[in-house]
Amino acid sequence: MRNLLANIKIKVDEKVYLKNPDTSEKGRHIVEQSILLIDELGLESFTFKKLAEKIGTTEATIYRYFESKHMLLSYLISWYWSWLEYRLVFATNNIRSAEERLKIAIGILSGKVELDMNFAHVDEVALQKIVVAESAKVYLTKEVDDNNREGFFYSYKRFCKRVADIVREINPAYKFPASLVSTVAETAHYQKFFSLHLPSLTNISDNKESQLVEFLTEMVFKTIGK
Amino acid sequence: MRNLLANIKIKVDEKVYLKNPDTSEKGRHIVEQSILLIDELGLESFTFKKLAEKIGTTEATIYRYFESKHMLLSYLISWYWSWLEYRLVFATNNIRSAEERLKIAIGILSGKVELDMNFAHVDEVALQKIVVAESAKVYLTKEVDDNNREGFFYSYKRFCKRVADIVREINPAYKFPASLVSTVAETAHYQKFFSLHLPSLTNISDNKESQLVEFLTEMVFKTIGK
DNA sequence: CATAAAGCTATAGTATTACTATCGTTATTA
DNA sequence: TAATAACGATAGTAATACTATAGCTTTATG
Repeated sequence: MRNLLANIKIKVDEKVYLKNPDTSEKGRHIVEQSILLIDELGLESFTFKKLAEKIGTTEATIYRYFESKHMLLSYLISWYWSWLEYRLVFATNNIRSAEERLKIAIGILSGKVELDMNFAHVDEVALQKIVVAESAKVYLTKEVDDNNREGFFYSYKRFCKRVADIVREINPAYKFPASLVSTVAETAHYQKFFSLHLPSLTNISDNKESQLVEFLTEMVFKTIGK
Repeated sequence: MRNLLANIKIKVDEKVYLKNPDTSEKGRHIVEQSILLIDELGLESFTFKKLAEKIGTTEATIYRYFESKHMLLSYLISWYWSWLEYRLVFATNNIRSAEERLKIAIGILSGKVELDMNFAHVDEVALQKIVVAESAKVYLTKEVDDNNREGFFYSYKRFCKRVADIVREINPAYKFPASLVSTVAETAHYQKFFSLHLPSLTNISDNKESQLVEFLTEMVFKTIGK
């Protein structure tokens, strides 16, 4: 698997970077270290200056790849969703049963990170923590409509559409497939967050991913009536 | 109703302000205008300086009420959840059927703002838009555990507990009442947001609140098995 | 192999933000 | 009337999120 994936690149939409970081050593280094630093400091305390120091370069260099901290975060999150999509396609390939495919999708959304499916310069576990804690900030801004037009949310929307299509396959009469899928995606994130930080808002214990899968699977299948 | 409410104050936990803005004209003015300005500019572009200019005072005065912009936002959101709780208690009073009470709770969470239940210095419609677009930022920070200990999320947790208790009443065997309720609360917000800004992620049309209620009601009742 | 172009480093500078501090004036209350 | 709380005016600071520019390397191309 590792060998196979070594030749695969996760494609991220052009609008979320100025210069593709995947085309140079420096660029990959920026991505790699930004994931670790955002995870460590949180988005608010993370700055390009600190990142530049960490990787032994200057702010100017980073600005050549990403227009702003917001754009860098968008890049990371787009990368994440493209990666999930790739894993979804891979994991559901040749599986006939739509129910089974939906279960796989829920598992992936709930955050089972398989260690054999990783990329050299990306710490997927840290990246997932960033997605859980920071991704809402990418769209909860006054610039959301501009960013949407520019394609910042393409990967996320594509992933959701794929899963919604499975829901439609199972029950074509169900009226809210897109809403249900985006609900599962968002819920997976903040239920994880709540289990760590606001436990009274959830029944999922810290690190009990199976409970999250059970909660979501039950909710989805009962809702679509299967 | 208006007369009755004129004598009722929404109580907000002490830790989310330095000086209770509800005890002075200036304080109420700060709250009133901050709601309008955050709604207009978004949290990122909102500053105490701009707010001070708008209400004809100085930053120093605002800092006497709220330690920071983050604390002011926490105050507004706490106020919102206390207000929702008040409305929930009022609307479900004397209703025997737990199913009926749960439906009312979903309606309130979905954002039916009743105009006869308002408070002079609070524009509840603008406040709800703030809650939809900004409330996740209150807890998605590295300081969440400290803030939680200080009681920043009391109102939200209390509201959710109340609704979760209704779920337990309907089906004591259901394993995830707290998760389901926080899911409904969060879902109500971003499905609204998606319908306005990322419509491909939802099946709810802009301004069709009834669709949101239908989506959530169906999901909840099928999930808890009623 | 020369040369241009691309990419990177280093440095400097700016407007704004999110505060903190101080002090004199005004309003309230005892 | 005296005390005290609240407010306004002004000043200042460290950090942030950039922008600009100039010179130096590395890489690609002819």
